[in-house]
Amino acid sequence: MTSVSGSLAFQLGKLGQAATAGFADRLAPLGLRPRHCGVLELLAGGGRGQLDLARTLDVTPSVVVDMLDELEALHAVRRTRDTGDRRRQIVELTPEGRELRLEAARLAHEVDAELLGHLGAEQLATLRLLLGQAYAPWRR
Amino acid sequence: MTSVSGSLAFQLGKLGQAATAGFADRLAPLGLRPRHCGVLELLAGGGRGQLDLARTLDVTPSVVVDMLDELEALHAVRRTRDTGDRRRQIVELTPEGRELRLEAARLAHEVDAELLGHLGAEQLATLRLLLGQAYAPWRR
DNA sequence: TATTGTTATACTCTATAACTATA
DNA sequence: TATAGTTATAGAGTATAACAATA
Repeated sequence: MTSVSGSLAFQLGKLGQAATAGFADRLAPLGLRPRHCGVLELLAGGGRGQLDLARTLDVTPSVVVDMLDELEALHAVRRTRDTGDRRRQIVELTPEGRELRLEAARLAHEVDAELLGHLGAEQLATLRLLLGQAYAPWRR
Repeated sequence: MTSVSGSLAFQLGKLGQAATAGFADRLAPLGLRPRHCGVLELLAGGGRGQLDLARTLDVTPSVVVDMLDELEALHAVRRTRDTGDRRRQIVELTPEGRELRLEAARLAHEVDAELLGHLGAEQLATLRLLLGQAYAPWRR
């Protein structure tokens, strides 16, 4: 194959973009964007400080501030000052936040169905396996 | 699966982003970005007008102007006024442009190797097949 | 002095709209 | 009037750097 568009990297890029766009469209009515979902998932595992979130998500701290401002406006998270170290804010999911996270997961699987629904169960299983293997080195 | 990160849409989004980023890193020394590659590939099929390019690539005309300015600075394309309709510019690949396109294709396949090289030939063939099927509805 | 979180600012990428020159 | 291309401008989204509070 001597063309860029014939490469898997290019095709994965395109498909990934389509997947993200489809997901973003469905999230929009909830007031969420895809990037918020990483925060919701992390916080489902328990409260965290903001810098901890920034490092784990590999985004700059100011982006975390921005995302949390938005999630707080949706009453999805709560910031509470750490009494032990008053510089830290402990960020936690509210019941509404847990609900939003589940709804987002439902929408993500709707996109799966739209994007890949025509594939057979066997093919889907193969894709999931291959993606898991390919994705692993980038997961950090 | 009740998590966003468990969806194929989310994983495809992440992997696609990684693929595009890896490709962009390799293109950078050439003065190219991934978006330029679509132009180079289209023009490899023959000269076109700019609005035609914009419609086919599904980007706004001003973006085409910008990309062509950059490609022209690299001596990869040439704009020639259409003598029949003096409003139109016919955009064509130069020999340098053809060379750049081949080099970009080589780099794209380097990313394939880095991203997916640990997969077996059989698995790669399966992924290519599945991607082709999944990608088709979005190809327009 | 170092760290947590915040704000102000700049940069990249893309889209919209106004403009020119031709038709 | 409509079309091809251009320019100017504005909007997302993200990153950098300076800052206030606390350690």
